[in-house]
Amino acid sequence: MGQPRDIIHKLSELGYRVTPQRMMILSAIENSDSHISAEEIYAQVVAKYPRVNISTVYRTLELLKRLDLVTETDLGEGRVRYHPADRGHHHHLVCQECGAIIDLDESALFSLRDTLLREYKFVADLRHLAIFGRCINCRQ
Amino acid sequence: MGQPRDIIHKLSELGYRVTPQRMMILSAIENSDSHISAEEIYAQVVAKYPRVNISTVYRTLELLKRLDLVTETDLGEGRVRYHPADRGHHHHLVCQECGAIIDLDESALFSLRDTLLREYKFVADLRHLAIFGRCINCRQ
DNA sequence: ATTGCGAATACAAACGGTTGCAATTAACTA
DNA sequence: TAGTTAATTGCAACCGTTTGTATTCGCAAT
Repeated sequence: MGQPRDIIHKLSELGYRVTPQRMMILSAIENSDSHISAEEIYAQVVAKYPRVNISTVYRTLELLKRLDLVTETDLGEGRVRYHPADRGHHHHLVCQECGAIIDLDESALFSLRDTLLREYKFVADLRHLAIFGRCINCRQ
Repeated sequence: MGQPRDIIHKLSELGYRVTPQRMMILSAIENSDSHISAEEIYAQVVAKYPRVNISTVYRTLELLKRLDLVTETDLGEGRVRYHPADRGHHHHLVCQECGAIIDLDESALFSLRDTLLREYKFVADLRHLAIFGRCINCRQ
């Protein structure tokens, strides 16, 4: 995602407005050192700018997703998490027994992606996949 | 999922109660010829038994999932869909452009499952996967 | 048939997230 | 610098789903 500075530049370049809300949401995601939820972003932003609304957070996240600046991951917690897209695409193995989350390099899905392309002519978007199951500690 | 009769038997065998709500929810899923949503199940049940509540539908679906009698699929419509588990495990390729849904045989994911097991000792539960992307008609 | 008990229910409120719309405002023009 | 206008926002209502809780009810024992 680079520096917030770059992103702000990119936004206005593409004709999007640079609003204080967007800047604060951007820096909340940037400053998070792991995956952050919309609610957490909102809490951080509202502390400095109380009039902001949660729907603005969701709409901004929607925009940033569309521009490939953030990646969304559903880890099955009943809430989705976000992180800067340039921190690398990785996937998650989520243990349904103990809740452990194991990072999975995106290369693990390269052959699946190729198969889908070859056999189904389908361009799979595998940037934010969570696979559920049982980890080594939870199966006997 | 077999006959509703069998399932009802299985439920009471396992110590679960056989209630009219559960029977009606079961037959709604059974009679659907494709994937059915909780809302659609509810609509069908409420027509014959107006006092039933939507939360009962969700809790029953939760139970049936746990007992491996129904499978849940999230096709990204903002609502989850259900179908009898014994109708076969297949996956879906969902086109984010035109909304097309392409069925994908579960065998397409066998090699991924093996890789995860071998390299991560992770038993992946790949029964209800939706993969998003672009179909052949929507990419140039 | 009646009782007792715990499982299942209806109901209401809450959850995370989305949407329609009127008011605000960033960024262009003059 | 002020004026214009379409993008963006706040707000409120809504969506599908989940959860807490008091009440109901299936079912085994009497």
